[in-house]
Amino acid sequence: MKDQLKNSIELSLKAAISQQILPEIDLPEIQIERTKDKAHGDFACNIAMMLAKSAKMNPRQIASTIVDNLPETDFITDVTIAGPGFINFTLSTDSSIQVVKDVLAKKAEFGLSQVGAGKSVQVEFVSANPTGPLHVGHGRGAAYGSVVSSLLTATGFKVHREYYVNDAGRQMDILATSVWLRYLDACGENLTFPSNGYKGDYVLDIADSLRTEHGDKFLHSAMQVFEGIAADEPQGGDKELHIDGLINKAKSLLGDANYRQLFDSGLNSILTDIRDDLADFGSDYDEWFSERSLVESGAVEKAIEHLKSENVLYEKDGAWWFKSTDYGDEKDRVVVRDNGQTTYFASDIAYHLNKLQRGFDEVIDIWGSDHHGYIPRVKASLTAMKQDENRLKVLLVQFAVLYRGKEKVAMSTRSGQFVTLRQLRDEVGKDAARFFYVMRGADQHMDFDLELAKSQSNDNPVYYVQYAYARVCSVFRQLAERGLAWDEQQGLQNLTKLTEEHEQAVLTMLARYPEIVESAALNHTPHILAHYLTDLARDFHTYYNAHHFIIDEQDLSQARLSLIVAVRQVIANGLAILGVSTPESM
RNA sequence: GCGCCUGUAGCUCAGUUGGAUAGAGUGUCAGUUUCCGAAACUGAAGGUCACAGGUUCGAUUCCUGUCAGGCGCGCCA
Repeated sequence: MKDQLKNSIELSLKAAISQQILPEIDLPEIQIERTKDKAHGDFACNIAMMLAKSAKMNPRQIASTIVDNLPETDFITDVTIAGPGFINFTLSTDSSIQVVKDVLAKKAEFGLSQVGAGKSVQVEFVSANPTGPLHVGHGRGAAYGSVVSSLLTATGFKVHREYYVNDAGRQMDILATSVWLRYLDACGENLTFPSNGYKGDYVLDIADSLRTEHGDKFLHSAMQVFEGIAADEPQGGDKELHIDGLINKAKSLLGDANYRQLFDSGLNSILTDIRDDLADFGSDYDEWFSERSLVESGAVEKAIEHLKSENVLYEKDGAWWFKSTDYGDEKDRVVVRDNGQTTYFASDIAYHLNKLQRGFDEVIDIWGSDHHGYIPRVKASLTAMKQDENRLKVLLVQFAVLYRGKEKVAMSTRSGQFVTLRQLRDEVGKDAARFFYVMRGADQHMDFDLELAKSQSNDNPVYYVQYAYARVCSVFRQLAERGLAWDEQQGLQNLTKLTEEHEQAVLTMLARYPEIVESAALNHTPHILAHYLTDLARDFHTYYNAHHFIIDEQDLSQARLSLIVAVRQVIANGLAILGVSTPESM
């Protein structure tokens, strides 16, 4: 519809110019927008005001010229000039009822578009370290990432959803060592757990099952384990040195094979938990990409060689540095430490190179906003390796600050004090949690009050939308009880009878859906879809309260039933993208 | 100190990429069921769009500065 209007205006302008009513000027992109106020018609165009300067004419005069030269169409009933020079269009009822026919014909396909057809995009999201269960902070990224992916799919992109598993590196060694120490404790060894270890209950569970499965296989005396280990922080020492000492001791006492087995038992246990958790939350993946596989395949080493060959690495203080300052970063970054170990950054360079080499047209990373300082160095590394950094887009998700009533909930994975995503789902449900997360713009700081989410979950907007869906279902149950049926053909033939103000409002709202999906997808803004659905539900509820659908006058009744079927369909389509269910009764 | 994000109704947030009289939810107050589900609807009240300049036909939106909050500035991940 917008395109048709745009086309008409363009024709009009060209006609006016060729008749020399308007001077020869460059035409800017013509903008058509939906009006906020019904009094201004359905669509408005501001082109006259945009041209005022270059044409050196009064905008209202330009507008009237445009209106005079507008080609004849059958979808517009009224064109007016208003305010400083807006051109307002009012659609004919014939064109406004068309949307019902479209929705009923296309069903679940209604609202899909092809703007992304032929383009592939990879979306990486959550990618939390497998050192513990997901907490509510990860939930926002999980909801956001999966909805962005669904939106892109809905607009024709070929989407690849991926989770990057940080199964290499020091944090994982700390986890393995934590599991080992809990295991030793369970075996009866008397020891003090390191202050820097992972203290969550899930570590105890892993240790227990390890003991049930393997008995004393990994047992060493506490005295042997702690011999020669630097003091921990509470004892006046350094907690990092302490834990590193314990990691090395674990590796040397257990040997490669046993250490790897212990390491993997912790990794697999937690990773399985994360996979199940995300699946239950409705965030699905096409691939779980292992960092360790990059290290073991030599990809990390190769990426470093690549950078060396580009002459952007140098050696200083025994470490290898990447000259990221040459590409706008604040400081140079270490890729190989003086102890020979590669850094997390080195893996990430290899990973992002790998992503681009897999041939995606676009690669999207969804990160917590605390990682924003990391963007310049990753992009720098890609540029240094002669890749197009613009193929990588990083979307940041702000933190959700958790409250219990008025009190802020302090969270730390290490200390084991956090509210898990699973607990959140148990408390408020998957649907409410997803909708709540996605209702706000990702770059918006968000307050998540658990008390409110729990105690007043009926006030959650998700129920408002779902209720609209259930209400339509209920109308049809009522229809059947009265021995009546919906006649789609009769309904479609009588759509012109939908002349009530509330009906026009619903029709207009339905027609907006495809624009909303496209805009939400291209701008990566799921929240506008969530807001749209509550708006649509509101228009429906208002309509429901004002008029009856099951009435004696058959033609009108069937037309109304057709309209609310269309509403139900669009709500279903929208909620499907959000990953929220559509209960037929609630 | 430097960088990124944010500042809109009592509270939580929208605001169609610069448009017309700044909007919802929630909370407060006042109403609506012999009628398809009241998890709904109607109405009232509530605003110096943090503050000060600038850009232009027009600014909540773009630019600069100030103030306030969040995050980041490791040979951690």
